Amino acid sequence: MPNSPLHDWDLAPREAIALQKRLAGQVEREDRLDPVGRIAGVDIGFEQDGAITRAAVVVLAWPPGAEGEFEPTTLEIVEQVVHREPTRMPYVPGLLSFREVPAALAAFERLEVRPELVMVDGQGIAHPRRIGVASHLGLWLDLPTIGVAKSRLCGRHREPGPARGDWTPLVDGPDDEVIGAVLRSRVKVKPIFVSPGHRLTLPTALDWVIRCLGRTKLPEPTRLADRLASRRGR
DNA sequence: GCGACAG
DNA sequence: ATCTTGTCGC
Repeated sequence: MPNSPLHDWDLAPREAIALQKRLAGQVEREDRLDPVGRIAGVDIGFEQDGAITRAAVVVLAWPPGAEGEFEPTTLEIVEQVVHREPTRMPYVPGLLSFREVPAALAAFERLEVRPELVMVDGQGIAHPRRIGVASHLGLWLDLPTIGVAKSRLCGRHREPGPARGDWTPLVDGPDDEVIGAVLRSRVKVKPIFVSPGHRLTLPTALDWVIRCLGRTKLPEPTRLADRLASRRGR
């Protein structure tokens, strides 16, 4: 226990926040990605009243076999991993990464292939201290990451247009800093919140999310990881 | 003091 | 996040 390699994740809120402030300065907001051949989706689910954490990672091949507008129908699954472990931290708004990243890292360690891009279920820099779970994970994996959340954590925004692909900027702070985008990924459905995680800009993040949209609200990477982590998927 | 609050 | 039946629509 005292020698657990992930011991440094078990922090009191006080220390966790201090760590986030230090790490936030290491999050890269410029594009720095290698040619994309594989895209991974990550999500965490729970079992037994939250006692067990399930981390799921799904790796898809890019480009898809038959790419159509908003329909990458042939995004082939290259590999998928599910890792289970005891839950170590409770959910605290703003400190989600300390609860989910350890399990996600363990799942990645079991992966045989390495993706060039990762989509995470949660916020990237659209976070009070600009380091949401997607940014934190990207920092640890040293990979470009994108935050794809189903709801807002912080920031202000106007309602995006009704058409698929319409989006409005998510801004925060007294200076209206742009921290993400509110994207209408499907007609007549609540928009999703896209934000850069690590090593890429908002335009690039939006571009990839839109390119990975199928007929559902969530882009294929996180949609498939969602299924796996939630137990549903086959 | 009063809301808001990823998963 | 998770607990859950039916129901509307392509």
